Amino acid sequence: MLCFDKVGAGGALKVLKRLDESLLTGLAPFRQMSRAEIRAVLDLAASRRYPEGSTVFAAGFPAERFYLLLDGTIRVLRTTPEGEQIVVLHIPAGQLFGIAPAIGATTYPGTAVAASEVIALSWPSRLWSDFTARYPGFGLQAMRTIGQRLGELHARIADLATRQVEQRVAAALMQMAAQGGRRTTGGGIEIAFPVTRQNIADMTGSTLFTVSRLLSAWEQAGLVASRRRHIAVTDPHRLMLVASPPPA
Amino acid sequence: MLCFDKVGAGGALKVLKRLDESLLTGLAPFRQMSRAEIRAVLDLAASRRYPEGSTVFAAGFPAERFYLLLDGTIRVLRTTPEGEQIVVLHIPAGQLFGIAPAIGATTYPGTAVAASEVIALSWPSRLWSDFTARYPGFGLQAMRTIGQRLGELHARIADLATRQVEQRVAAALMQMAAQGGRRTTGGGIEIAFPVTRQNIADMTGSTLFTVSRLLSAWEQAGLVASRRRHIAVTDPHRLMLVASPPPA
DNA sequence: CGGTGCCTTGATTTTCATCAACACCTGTGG
DNA sequence: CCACAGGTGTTGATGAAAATCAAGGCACCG
Repeated sequence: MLCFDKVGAGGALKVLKRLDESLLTGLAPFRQMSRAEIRAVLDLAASRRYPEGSTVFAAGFPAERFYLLLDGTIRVLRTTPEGEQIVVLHIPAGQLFGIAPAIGATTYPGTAVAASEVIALSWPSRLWSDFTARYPGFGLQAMRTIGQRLGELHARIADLATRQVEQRVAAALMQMAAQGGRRTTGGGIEIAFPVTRQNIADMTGSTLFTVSRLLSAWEQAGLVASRRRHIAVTDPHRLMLVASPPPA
Repeated sequence: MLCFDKVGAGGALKVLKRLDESLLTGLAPFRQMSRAEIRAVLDLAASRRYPEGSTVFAAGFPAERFYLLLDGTIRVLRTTPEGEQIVVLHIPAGQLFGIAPAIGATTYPGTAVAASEVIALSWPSRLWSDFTARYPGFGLQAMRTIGQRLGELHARIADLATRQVEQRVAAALMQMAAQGGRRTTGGGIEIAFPVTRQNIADMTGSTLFTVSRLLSAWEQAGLVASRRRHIAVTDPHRLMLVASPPPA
C-alpha cells in the first residue's frame, strides 16, 4: 500500500494536501524528470479514489483525461455488439492508462473498471502534447507501454486461436499472479485483486462452469487454493506446465 | 496497379530511376508534406519488390528498417512457442508497417510475408526520429495507424472469445473483402490477394476442414464463389448477417 | 435470518477438431 | 505430350472438448 491521504468515498475531489513528489519518482514515465518537473506535473494532476467495481471511463466516451494508476488494478473491458463483455487486459499499478491521446483517438477504445480499490492521478488530454514535447522520456515510455500492450494482445490472440480452454485458464492465472501477485508463505503467489470465476471466463472466452471445474480439479491436485473471490497459485511451476506443456 | 518500374526479380536492388513524388502524395502519412519534402524522403528510400510468399522481415530480428507498402498486401504472422502460426492481421497498400521504432522496440514483434506480389519502400530505423521530428504529420499518422491496429486486435480478441467458428470465418471474409477488395459485376467483392482455406483457418483459429465445409455450404447458398486460392463474396449483405446475426 | 451473489456438480447436447481417403489443378521434367 | 509430384480442396465418419441446462449449497451483508 502506498502512503496516501484517502479522499471522501465516491467524490470527484482533488486531495487537499499537496501530493508528494516521491509518488512518481520511481515510475518509468517520470524517471528522467527532475524533482521540480515532477512537482510541476503533480500540481496539474487530479487525484481520485475509485471503489472496487466502479467505472473510471467508458468505451466510446470522449477521452477528456489520461490517467496514471497509483495503486490497485484496472481491468479493461470491451463489450461486443451482442452485449457480451470480455476482459481485454489488466493494468498493474505504476502504469499509464486511458492514453487515447497518444494514438490520436478522441474517444476511449475500451472501458476501464477498478478491479480492486484504486487510486489514480489524471490530467486533461490537452496536456498530453505539452507533456510529450517538454519531457522526452515521458512520450517514449508511453510508446513503450503501447508497444508492450500490442505484444500482449498478439499473444492473447495466439492463445485464443491455438490453445484449449484448460491451457488458457492456467495461462491467465499465471499472468495475473505474475503481474499483481503477493508472495505467500511456501512459495505460492496470491493474486492481489478479487477475481470471480466469471471474470476468468470473460478473460479466456470460456464459461463460469468450465472455469469452476478446472479450479476444483487444480485445488484437488494442490496447484491452487481459492477462497471466495480470491485465488492463490500454490504451485506455480506445475501450473506453468499446464499452461504450456513441454513440446516433447 | 500503380505505375512503377519493376526491378529484377528477387534482387535487393534499389530502382535505378528516381521514384516519382506522386507515389506518396495521396498517402496519409505524407499528406501534409510539401513536394520538396516528399522528394527528400523519397531520396532516402529503398524500393523493392517481394514475390508472393516471401518474407519481408521475421519476428525477433533486429528492426533495421521500417516500411511503406506501395502495392499488394502484407500478412502479419506470429508463431507460437509450439510452432503453430496464426495470422494476426492484414495490411493494405498505402500503410506503414514494420514500425517497431515507433513503439521503442528494437526487434520486430511479428513476421511480415507478402500475401501477394508486393512493392514496398523502406528506410533505416535511425531515420524514424528524424522523420517524426521534422514532419509532425508523419508521427501523428503513424500513431493513428497503431491506434487503429490496437482497435482491430481488440476486436479480433472479442471475436475469438465470444463467437463461433462460422461467425468468425464469415467476419474474416468480410474484413478481407472490405480491406483489399475489388468490386465485381453484380455487387460482389473479390478478395484481391490469394487466400487458401489454411490461411483462413490460421486467421480464425480453426481448421482447414471446417473452413472448407463452410465455404462449400456458402457457395451452395450463393453467398460466395471460389476458385483455387481466390474467393469472391457474391452476397455481402447476407454474409454479414452470418458474421453478426441480428440480436433479435 | 432472509436474500443476493458466488460457487459447485451432474447430465445432456452441440460444436468442431481429428483422421482417413480421395479428387483436382498447375507446373515440371522427361 | 504425357506422367507425375506437390500443393490445394472436398467429404464422410468419429470422438473429444466444452457449452448449455438444471439444481442446489455456501458465504457474506444488510
